[in-house]
Amino acid sequence: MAPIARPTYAVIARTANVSEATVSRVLNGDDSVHPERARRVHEAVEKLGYKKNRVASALASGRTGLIAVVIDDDLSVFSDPFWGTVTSGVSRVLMENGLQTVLMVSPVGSADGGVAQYLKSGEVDGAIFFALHSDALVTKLQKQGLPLVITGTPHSSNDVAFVDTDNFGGGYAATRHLMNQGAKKVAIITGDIGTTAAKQRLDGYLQVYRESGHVPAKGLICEGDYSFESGQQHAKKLIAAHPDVDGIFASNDLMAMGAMSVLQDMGIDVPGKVRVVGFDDSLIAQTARPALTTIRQDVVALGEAAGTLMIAQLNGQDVEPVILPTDLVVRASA
Amino acid sequence: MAPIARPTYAVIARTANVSEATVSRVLNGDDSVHPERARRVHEAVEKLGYKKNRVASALASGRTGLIAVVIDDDLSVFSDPFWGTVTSGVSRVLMENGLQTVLMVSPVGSADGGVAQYLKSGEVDGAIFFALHSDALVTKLQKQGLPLVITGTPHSSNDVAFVDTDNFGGGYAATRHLMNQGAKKVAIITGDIGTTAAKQRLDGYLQVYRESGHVPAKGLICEGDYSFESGQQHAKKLIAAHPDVDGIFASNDLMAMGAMSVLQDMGIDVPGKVRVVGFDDSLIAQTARPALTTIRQDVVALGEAAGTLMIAQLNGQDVEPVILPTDLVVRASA
DNA sequence: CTGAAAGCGCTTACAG
DNA sequence: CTGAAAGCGCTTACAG
Repeated sequence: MAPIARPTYAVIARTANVSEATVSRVLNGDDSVHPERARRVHEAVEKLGYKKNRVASALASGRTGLIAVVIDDDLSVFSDPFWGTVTSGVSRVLMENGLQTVLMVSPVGSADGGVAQYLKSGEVDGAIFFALHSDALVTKLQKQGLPLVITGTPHSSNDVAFVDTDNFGGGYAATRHLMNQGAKKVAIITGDIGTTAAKQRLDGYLQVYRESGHVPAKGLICEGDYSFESGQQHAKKLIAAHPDVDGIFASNDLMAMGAMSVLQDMGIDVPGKVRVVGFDDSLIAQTARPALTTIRQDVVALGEAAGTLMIAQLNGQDVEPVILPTDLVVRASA
Repeated sequence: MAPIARPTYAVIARTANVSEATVSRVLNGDDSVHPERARRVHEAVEKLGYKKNRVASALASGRTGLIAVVIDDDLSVFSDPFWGTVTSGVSRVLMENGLQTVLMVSPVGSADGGVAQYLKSGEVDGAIFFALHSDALVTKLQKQGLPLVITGTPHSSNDVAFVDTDNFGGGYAATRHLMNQGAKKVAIITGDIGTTAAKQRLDGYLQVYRESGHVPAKGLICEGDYSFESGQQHAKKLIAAHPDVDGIFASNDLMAMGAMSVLQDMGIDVPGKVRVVGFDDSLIAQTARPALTTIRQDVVALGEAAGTLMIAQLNGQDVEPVILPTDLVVRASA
């Protein structure tokens, strides 16, 4: 267990015959150092296999090089590849800029829980939030001057940087496509309505109805929770209450799959009798039979945008929210 | 941007009228401090909203409270929810023990790349590796005394701690099930054969053949790479070369889905004509039609086991490799 | 362009 | 049970 003793500035300075201050300057890219002395430092570093101690560096400089990615939820969130993909996009951008990603998967709960403690303890230079259920912690951290980025639209309108998919546009496009295909009675199974994304997708759906001069019949708007099971349950209820439903827009692919499985088990043809559109364009949309028509969002780009906004803030730049466009991907189900 | 100045030990010590050493003892749970003085410290901490500076603590103590999770691959790894789920298991166990997860998604490549530099820079107390393509870096880090855990069986037999699924047993059970169902000519589509998991699943398949006194016909063993597309390609080739194949064991669900989609498109009944078994029991196995018979591995448990092995090592305990059992989940496809 | 020195905020033998 | 003091390994005004 005894770690091998590693060299420090003192050793490098002695070997290169310069002061520690000069070592520090060279290693931090200060180009005011005389080239010859810089060369000697680099030589010593090379020869001794020196690695800077980032903890000491962090304490002295006040910068840790660590960015927290906080997923405000429990483990279940990762069974959906969505957040994993976003995280990988974030992580890639941060690493390119010499920053590391600290992953925290935990219900954020209050503004004083374990996550909050950690973020306030000075160990990270910034924090990126996913699936935020409340803005309380964000507001608090913002006051402390911690650079923040939210993935998804914030609930309140404090001016925090955020990135999001055009959920309204996606919901609109999905519903419009169903109607264009000839569906007259289109239902929606929403996601967890506590999330702004679910609300915005619903708004897109309602907008299409509004433009068509109609109002969705009672019972056509079903509050799901993004799970396969909730897709199944609501599809069953829908068919029972509205046997003439001919279009279903589910706010994610998983619920769409749940709905399709129920329809198929009941012998109802998709898309012949009922057309189904999902949201996300995840893997299951491609592998489904019939393949699922869905709204694609660029999840990696979402993560990269979040990382980029963080970098910009660390560089003291002003940042604007980023909203990424969606694409309708037409397959067999609608 | 100006962060609010936070109180330090000096302030707490003054407020509680004790020394900084005593503050440190109280905050680190040293119970040798007189209860009354400890109470005063806690009071001061509470009153001033004190948060320990973890960076300073790390420099002085040599422990950072950070564990690296290194995924030796590119972004694509996260489109498979597998690693996201493992990571969440790891992260939960670590957080319960006051440790944070630093996520690094990057091809590890050499023993001297960016990831290697970081791991050697003293910023983490240990490292957990996923999907390791080579043991070079592990060997190097082991020499430096960094606590390590590998998820998956290591390639060489240095005695590093690892956790893995019983891939051999799973491959055996899948193939045995196909034969028990009456399949005579069973093919396998393996995963990336550079991974030990893929090799072990293949070994399980071969063992069943061995016990049956037969040898798989030439062309029944197809080298896939875990992707949907490779499942499709190999299924096509298989049917062309062996029209009488009646069982396919794919080394993950995704390839099984690829194979099934090809069979269905060719009008070949699953499971009537060809039975198909996958591996993982991921979401798509449940949502597939016909639902996919597969080998379940407990992915969250795998992550938790990795986290637990890390904690044990940090506590100076000796650790043994952990192999988790698999379950055959019989659904409609076989 | 360069170095001496103070300092970042904790931890930990050591002596009592 | 407690405190004074040294130290962790860097960074950064400051003075030259």
